Amino acid sequence: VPTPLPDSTYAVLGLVDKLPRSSGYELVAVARRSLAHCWPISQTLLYRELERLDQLGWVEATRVEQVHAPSKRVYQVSEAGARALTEWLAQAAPTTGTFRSGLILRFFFAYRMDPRHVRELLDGYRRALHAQRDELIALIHKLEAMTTPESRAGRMTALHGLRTAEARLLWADEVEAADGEGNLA
Amino acid sequence: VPTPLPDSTYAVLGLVDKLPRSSGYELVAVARRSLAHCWPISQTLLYRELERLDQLGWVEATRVEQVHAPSKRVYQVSEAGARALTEWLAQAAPTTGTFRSGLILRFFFAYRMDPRHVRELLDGYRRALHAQRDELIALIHKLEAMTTPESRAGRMTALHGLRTAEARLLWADEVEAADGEGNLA
DNA sequence: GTTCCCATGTAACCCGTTACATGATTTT
DNA sequence: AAAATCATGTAACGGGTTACATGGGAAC
Repeated sequence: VPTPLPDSTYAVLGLVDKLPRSSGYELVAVARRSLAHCWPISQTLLYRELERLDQLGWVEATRVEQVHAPSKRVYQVSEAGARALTEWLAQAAPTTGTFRSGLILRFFFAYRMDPRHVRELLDGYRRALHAQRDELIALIHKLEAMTTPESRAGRMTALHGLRTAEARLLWADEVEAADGEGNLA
Repeated sequence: VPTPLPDSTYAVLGLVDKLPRSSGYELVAVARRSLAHCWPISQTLLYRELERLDQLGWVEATRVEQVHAPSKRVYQVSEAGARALTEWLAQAAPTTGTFRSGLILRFFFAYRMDPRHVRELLDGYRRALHAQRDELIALIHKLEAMTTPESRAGRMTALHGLRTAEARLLWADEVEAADGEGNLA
């Protein structure tokens, strides 16, 4: 049996499906904005997957010349690509995701840290969560304006990220409250 | 400058610090139980990092013979290791973690799926979150019994995972409610 | 006239994963 | 007799990352 393709391949395939006739550059921007919260993809990887999709015949590339910008290549899924996408979506999905946070990892060893530094970590985390939350709220509002099924699906996943960020902000408060009672330091 | 070591190295170093005179096998179990929620480490990787720590002189290994089980090697951090750990902890931590969920990724393309399958995905997710939540609750209860600073730090990170799982369970309800109103299908 | 936006890549690395191997002892 | 626990590894792979290169047009 051939080794199955990584999910990132299908992620990009799906992106092309959602935003036909987009360039790699545009897809990178969209991925950063809307997909990064459940499946981050770096610029390099996205371009690599686009090439793979092209070689698989799952997308078709078209060169587009531009006047006040460099020429670009835009993509759209082929029939074979559409089949591959729906087939992949029909399969059972892994229920377990992976989460890696260098910050929480360090928190795990907080007992070896200067209490002031613990506060700093917590503050930094809170700031990052705030920014993330604001981004997601803006995204959700933007998606609420549209009423297509595509935008609704995107809104639900964005909401997943938002609820997560909100819960973690509350967690930060919780920890700081416990800290205030002297239960941490 | 030498390339900095990956955080996983310090994660294992910290584990050895937290649980001195443990074998690799025991550390794997602990990592699965308590560290996996913020920094998953596979068995192979943990053993590899233990060897690296040994070569760095950051831990010292001791052979321990056993009667009713194979002999094992137990580890404890050296002075150099302790220095490295505190130094690492004193540095600024990255505020951004990475989250990858194949399930939520597929959800992003829900508009291309059979609505029944969407429900199945959601149910599977809910079950997985339930299991995770129960595990974390049990872990937190166990850690609450102890009152050491180490256990408190562990409890806070476990709480982080718990709050996250709870929020996502609520999200699943939210999505299903929207679905019931015909806003998704 | 420097800096930002468009647009697409190359090169190299290595972390982390999965699958498998081994073998003694203890429990079912 | 089979399965689970203890205990430590090897082998191979590739996915994802960071850093860097390039170059024209537009904006300030």
